Amino acid sequence: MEETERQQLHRRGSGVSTVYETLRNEIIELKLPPGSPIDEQHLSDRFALSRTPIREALVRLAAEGLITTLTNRATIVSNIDFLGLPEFFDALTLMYRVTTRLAASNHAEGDIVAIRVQQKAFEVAVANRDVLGMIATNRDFHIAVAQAGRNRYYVELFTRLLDEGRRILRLYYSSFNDVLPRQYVGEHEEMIQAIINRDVSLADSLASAHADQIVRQIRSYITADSRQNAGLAL
Amino acid sequence: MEETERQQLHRRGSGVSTVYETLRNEIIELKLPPGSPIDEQHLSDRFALSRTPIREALVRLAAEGLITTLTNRATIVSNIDFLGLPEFFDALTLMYRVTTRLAASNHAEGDIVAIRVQQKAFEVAVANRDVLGMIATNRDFHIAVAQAGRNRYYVELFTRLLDEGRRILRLYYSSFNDVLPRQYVGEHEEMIQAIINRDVSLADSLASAHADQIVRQIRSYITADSRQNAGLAL
DNA sequence: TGTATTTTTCTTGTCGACAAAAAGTCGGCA
DNA sequence: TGCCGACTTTTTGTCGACAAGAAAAATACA
Repeated sequence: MEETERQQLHRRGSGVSTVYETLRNEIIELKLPPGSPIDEQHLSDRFALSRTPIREALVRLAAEGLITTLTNRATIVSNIDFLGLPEFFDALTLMYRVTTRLAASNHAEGDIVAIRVQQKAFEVAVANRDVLGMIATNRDFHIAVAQAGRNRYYVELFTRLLDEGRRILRLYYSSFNDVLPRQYVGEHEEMIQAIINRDVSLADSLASAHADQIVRQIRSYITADSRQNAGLAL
Repeated sequence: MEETERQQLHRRGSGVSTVYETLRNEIIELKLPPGSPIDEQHLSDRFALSRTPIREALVRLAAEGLITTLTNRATIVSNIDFLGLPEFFDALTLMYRVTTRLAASNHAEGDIVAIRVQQKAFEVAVANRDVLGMIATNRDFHIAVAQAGRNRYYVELFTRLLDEGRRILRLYYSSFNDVLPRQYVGEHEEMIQAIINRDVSLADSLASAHADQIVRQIRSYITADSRQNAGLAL
C-alpha cells in the first residue's frame, strides 16, 4: 500500500535516458564545467534511482567522449582539448561542406520545411541578441541540413562536432556577448536557396565560407587579448 | 579458503573490456551473425561474470551501433543495412581520401614505420591467399595511415566504417575466395610513397582510386549473380 | 476446430549490499 | 620537524536477488 507512489515515478527503462539527456545537456551548457567530478552516489540521490541505471548513462556519455573515467578512481567531465582545436576545425569544416552538398543533391520536400523551422528559431535568437540561443539554434539548423543529406554517418559525426563547438563557445560567451554575427542569418538564407535549387557546388562554397566564418569567430574569441595591463610601464 | 581461485580470474575492471572486445570481434567476424540474439544470462555464464559488467559492455556496443536493443524484449546483433550502402560508400570514400591527404601533410618519421609494418602484414595475407586476413590487414593499414594524419575524429569514424566493411565482406568471402585483388599491394605502395613525399594531391587521387576499387569490389560481390540455373530452358 | 483470454515462463531493468582499490588521515619514528 | 607506514574513509566495480514487461503456452469458449 505504502510503496505505490514510487512505482510510477519512472516508467521502466525511461530513467537511464533521462539521466543521459540531462547530464549531456548540463555538460554541453557548461553547467557542469570540464573537470567536474561525477559522483555516482550523488546522482543516485538526485534522480531517485539506484546506481545501476546511473552507471549505464555514464557509460554512454563516456562512449561519446563527454566524460572521462579514471579507472577505480573518479570520473570527471572531459576537458576541452585546446591543443586539438586544429583537428576540430578541420573536421568541422569538412562536415559543414559535405552535409550541405548532400542536402543540395538528396533533399526531399519535407526537409526544406524542417530546415526553415530551425532557421526561424535562429532568427529569433539573433533578434533577441541571445548568444546562447544562437549557438544552440545554429546547431539545430545545420543538423536539419545534415539530415536532409541522408547520410547517418555524417549526421552523427557532425552532431558531436557541433555540440563540442557549443561547449567551446560557452566558455567565451559572457565576455563577448555584444559581438553578434548577424550576417549568419543571410548566409543561412543563401544556403537554403542553393539547397532548394540543388546547386551542389554553390552549396559547397557557401558552406565552406560559413565554416570559415565560424572558425574565425571561435579563434577570435579564444585568442582575444583581454589583458588590461598590457601597456603598463615596468 | 575455498573461494580463493575465483578472485584472481579477472583483475577488477578488466572483465568488461574483455567482454566488449571479444563480442566486438565476434560480431565483426560474423561469428555472431546479424540478428543473433544476445542473452545476458548466457554471456554471464560464459565469462564467469555477473550480469552487471556484461550489461556495461553491451551498452558500449550499442553506442557503436553494433548491437540493437529492443527495450524490455531482446537485444540482437545489428543487421547490415543494405539499403544504406550508398551512404556507407560515400562516407568510406571520403574518409579514405581525407585521411590519406592528412597523412601526407602531417605524418612524422615514426608513422611511416608503423604504416610499413601493416603493409608487410597485408603482403603476407595476399601471398597466402588469405582473404579474411587481407580484409583485416587492409583495415589496419588504413587505420595506421589515418593515425599518421593526426585527426582523432576521422580516425574514429574511419575505424567504424572499415569494421562495418569487414562485416559486409565476410558475408561474401566464402563464395569468392579465389578473386584476389592483388593490385592492392601496389596501390598501397604508391600511397606510401606519396605520403613520404608529402604530395597531398597525389595521395588524394590515389586514395580516391583505391576507394573506388574497393567499393567496386564490394558491389561486385553483392550483385554477383550466383544462380546456377540461370540459363536453364523452361 | 479456431479464437480470445488467462497463466506461465523467460528476459530484461532495477535494486541494495558487499568487495576492492585508491586517496586521505593519523600516529610513530628518526 | 619532516617523512614513512598502517589505518580509515570514500568511491568505484561486482554480485545475487527481485520486479516488470513481453512472448509463449495453456485454457476456456464459441
